[in-house]
Amino acid sequence: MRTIGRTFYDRPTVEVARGLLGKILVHGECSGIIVETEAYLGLNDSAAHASRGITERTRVIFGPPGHAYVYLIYGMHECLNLVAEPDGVPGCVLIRALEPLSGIGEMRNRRPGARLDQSLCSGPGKLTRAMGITRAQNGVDVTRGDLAVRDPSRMACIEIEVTPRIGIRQCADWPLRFLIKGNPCVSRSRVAR
DNA sequence: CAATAGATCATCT
DNA sequence: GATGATCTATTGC
Repeated sequence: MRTIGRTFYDRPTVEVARGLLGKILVHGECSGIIVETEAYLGLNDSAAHASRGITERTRVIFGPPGHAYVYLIYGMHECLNLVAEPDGVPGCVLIRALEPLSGIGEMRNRRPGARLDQSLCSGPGKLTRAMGITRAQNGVDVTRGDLAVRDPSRMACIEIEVTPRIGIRQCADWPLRFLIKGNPCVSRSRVAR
């Protein structure tokens, strides 16, 4: 399984968001298939943190592709994004859900409340908790290192579903959420409790 | 089953 | 000082 290189991320954000579906997110012992993503664009996308320009916090979104942007939301959950677009152009992809592959015991330890394996990583805040990803990883290079995205040696044929993004008020009708159709590990699914 | 309240803090106004 | 790319438990049908 090969780690995905920088050129993969050096593309329009929407392409990266779609392309990440079916890839493997790895952190230490833990790994999972990316089954749901959302694209957050630049200055025109008022739902995106980058829409208000470069600040201390949004600096990494404007930086080189293939890096992690991790931030705290609602005072208690961390969300993982992967930076897309060339250096200097804003754009990132929120990783919203994973299908757990390895390190499931460790994930269960970190999320004792989860009843089913499929709910360990079925949301942006859940997956960072389960995988042990925190703001300490903000800005790290995901093309080399401990936190990485890999290409599965053999990827199943998938059907991609497109919907509006979740949990936002601005640009709430833009079709920028991508998920693997029918996957039970997707966020806000009935079965995943 | 669906709807909602509460937790809790970094960031920006 | 308000707000938010969320999650969980609890309440109410």
